[in-house]
Amino acid sequence: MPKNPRQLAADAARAAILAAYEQAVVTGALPAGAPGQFDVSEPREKGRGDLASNFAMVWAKPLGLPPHKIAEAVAGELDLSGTVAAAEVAGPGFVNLRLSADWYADTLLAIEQAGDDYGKSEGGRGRKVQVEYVSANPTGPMHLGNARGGVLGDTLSTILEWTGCDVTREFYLNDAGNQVDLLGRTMQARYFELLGDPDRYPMPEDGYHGEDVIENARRYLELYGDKLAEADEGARVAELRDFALEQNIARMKADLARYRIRHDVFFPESSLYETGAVEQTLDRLDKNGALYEQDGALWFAASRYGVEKDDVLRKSNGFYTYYAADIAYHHNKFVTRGFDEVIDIFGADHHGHSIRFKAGMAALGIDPERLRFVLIQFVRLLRDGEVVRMSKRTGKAVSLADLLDEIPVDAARFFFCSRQNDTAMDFDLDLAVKQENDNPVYYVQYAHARICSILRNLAAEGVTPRPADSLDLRLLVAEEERDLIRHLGDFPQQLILAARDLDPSRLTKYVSEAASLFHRFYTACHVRGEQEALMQARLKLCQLTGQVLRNTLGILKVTCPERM
RNA sequence: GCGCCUGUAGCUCAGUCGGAUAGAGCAUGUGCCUUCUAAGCACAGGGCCCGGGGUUCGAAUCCCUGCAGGCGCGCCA
Repeated sequence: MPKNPRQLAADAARAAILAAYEQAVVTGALPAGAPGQFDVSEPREKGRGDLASNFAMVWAKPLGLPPHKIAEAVAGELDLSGTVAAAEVAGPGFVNLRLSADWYADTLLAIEQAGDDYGKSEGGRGRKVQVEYVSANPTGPMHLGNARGGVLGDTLSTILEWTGCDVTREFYLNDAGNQVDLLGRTMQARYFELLGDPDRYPMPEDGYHGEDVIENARRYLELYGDKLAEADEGARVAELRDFALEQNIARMKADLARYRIRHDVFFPESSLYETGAVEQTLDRLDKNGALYEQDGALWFAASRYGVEKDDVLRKSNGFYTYYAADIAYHHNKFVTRGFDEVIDIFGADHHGHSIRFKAGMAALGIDPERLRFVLIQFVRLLRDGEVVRMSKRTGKAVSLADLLDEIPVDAARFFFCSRQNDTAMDFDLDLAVKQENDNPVYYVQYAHARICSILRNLAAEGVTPRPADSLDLRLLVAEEERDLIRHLGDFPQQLILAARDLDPSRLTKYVSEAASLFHRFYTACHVRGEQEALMQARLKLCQLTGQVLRNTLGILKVTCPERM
């Protein structure tokens, strides 16, 4: 199992503190009875040691002694021959600890040993997780919210894999229902428009006004001509609809690929009807007494499961609502396919769904806690200081493909992962081009390119990195070196936290900080020209920093240039 | 009206589930290339953490309450 240096340090510090306390009890310096609960964390500010603990303040009350006295007594008994090398009492009663040279050396050894796998952990082993993201309606081009959700879901899936989970990445394809029928009728209107007969089937009331529908109709005419002009309307609409869907889905897949967003499964909504899954799920709900009929419609008594209002599952015209299909879909996820946990990534405008879906699961006897949601706020697009509305209906939407024509994929992915999910984003297109040069992603990539450059230059002089265990890594004592190593040692823990919080933005923050610490090290410490032993140790630090940058950017699917 | 989210430097945002003198990037100002990439580094200025109560050794963080903004509340999806 790969090592987690940060965790090792914290555990060692905790054990040392507890042992020192036991000793202080034996000598009579402190009374027995201190609780085992206290923090060991990295001090917020530099210069206060490598780790800090608040145990003295936590114990002050139960032991009936001032924090300072407890801290002094414990610090005096600390074993400083292991992972902890120094301790001092500070502030209101914090004890600041310094890690030993061995810990720093061991951390680098652990990174080298794990290599491309450094950062992986096993806490999620055996957990079957499904992540659903994008799931855009195939009725038109995707918008920027889809791009954000897609990048987020894709990255989150990778993060979960790194913590050991068995992850399935899924796209729910809404290829049934009203929206899709409307697409077919819009296609029909455009079809006749292009044939020079616009009045025969005028644009439906809520039809799709986007250029893309006209494009699809034109494409159909080019391929198959006017053969549908005299066909039965039902058949015509169906054929045009299916053609448009096929075109749109192909384009969505191509756009997603450009963003390096990957899915394992495209799950068609229509299959839920074809296999009878919707009816079966409704039967199950009925058996559980969660349904009732009123005004000719079939209702789900959601209010019994914590939702304010009940919802219709089957309309009085006999058709199912989207909600019925969605409950069936989630039943399929949990029961038919046996996922332990399901994560849905939705736009914040769908947050009503999260409560309703959970109610549906509860009514089916599935623990709602197994269903988690990541709600992402809209990406607001600004051009010339004005908000550009993103609506498929208006036809003025800026699609995610358009964005890539202006912003490189690396920058877009990094940007979408750089904010917490539940904060709204403004994407200023005028600034975006300008931002290209001071975008944080270039800062990180530059650090990587610098490292490659050092390795290249020294290799040209015949100096190549040697295995870490053959080097004296204890020579790395400069503050810049140790800050960097400590941060490298924190990587596995950051991944665990990112997985826990479903928050990829931890990684963009982490890697930016790593780059910053490297740049500082680079400025303060030379590699080339130093004495052999120190040069080799620093070269190793450079190489392993590059390793961690590659691992992190690899998860984010951002490229690591060797030259810039 | 009800529900969810947000309010921290001029701007964009962090703040490790309650800790020490509230941080970073951009922007502004000043320094640093005669040895590894200046797409970099260092220093400086800049704050009523939206307002008001409460909880405790200790609050940007937790609770209550106002205010402001975003989103949602269809037999649409």
